Amino acid sequence: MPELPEVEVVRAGLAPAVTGARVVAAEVRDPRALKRHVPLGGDDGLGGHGVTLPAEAAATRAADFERRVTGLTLGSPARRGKFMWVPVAAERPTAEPWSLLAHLGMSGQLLLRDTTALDDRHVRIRLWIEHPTHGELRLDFADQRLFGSLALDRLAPTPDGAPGGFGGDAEVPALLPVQAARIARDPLDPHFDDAEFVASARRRGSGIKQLLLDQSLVSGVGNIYADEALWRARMHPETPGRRISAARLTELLALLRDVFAQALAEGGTSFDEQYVNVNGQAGYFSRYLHSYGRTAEPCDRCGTKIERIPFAGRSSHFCPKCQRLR
DNA sequence: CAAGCTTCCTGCATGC
DNA sequence: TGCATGCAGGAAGCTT
Repeated sequence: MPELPEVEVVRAGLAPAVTGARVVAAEVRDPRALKRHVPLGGDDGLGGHGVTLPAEAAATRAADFERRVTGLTLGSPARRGKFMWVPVAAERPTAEPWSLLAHLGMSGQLLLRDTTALDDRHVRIRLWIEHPTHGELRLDFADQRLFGSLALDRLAPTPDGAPGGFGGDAEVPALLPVQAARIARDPLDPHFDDAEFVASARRRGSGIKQLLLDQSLVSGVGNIYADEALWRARMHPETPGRRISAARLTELLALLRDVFAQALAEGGTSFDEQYVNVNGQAGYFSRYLHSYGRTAEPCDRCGTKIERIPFAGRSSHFCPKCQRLR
């Protein structure tokens, strides 16, 4: 399940291969992988997410994407939370800036393959790219469960004038894909505002787990890293935000950064083989999980059995002794 | 504005 | 064996 560390591994893996490359051809095999793509000439009236596409609209969307992505020259990939995008070179200096946007959902993969490689499973969209030094490559978007998607999306200026997101060594302009406008900065972003997160969280009555998953407060956190950060902070997932001190929330952010950094160093978490890097390889952080997916196993701190409680149609995992609700 | 629910989707595990 | 059911997840877009 790609969360911030997994998306960052993919972004970094993509960078050397796509920066400066030109898209020479495109094939949309399944238009459902274009959920976030809005065809030019206005909205097709169908919105994106949560709408089953009638066949005609799906075909229009696929054709529009294939036509417009072909010939584009790609820039340096950037990321904010779980959203990732590659700016595309403008045809005219005055033209509006656009990007190729990717969200991996929960099973999306971006795979760099040799042009002669056999198909991976669930390839939904294929781009053939030509790089000045690496030659011709395939960039395949594979996605079993179709919660992810690619799109061409306009870039808009960031309200704070700071870079749109993280781009490794490359400088990221102060632009953000329109679809990521409501996504907060992530904790690894130097422009993330700890005080603003703390203040927002303390205004809310929802449980801290819920708040960590709210991408408008802090981005990049999913079910795995929310549970892991809360385990480290010894915080019960249902503790209301407004009952947590500013100091404890600041501490939680620091621990979240620690978990992210360690996961990144291990190449991410490949919990059920859904996540792989651009070469199809799994990450190793699942070995170091303390709470997520460890129901009934002993807590690494105190030996008490980890509990699983239902939460918003999924699960929270925590140690009932270390993480008390008071 | 906040909070809760539903929707999109497939593959695997479980139960009868 | 074969079928039905449940579950996993992110984020948008509803309603309350």
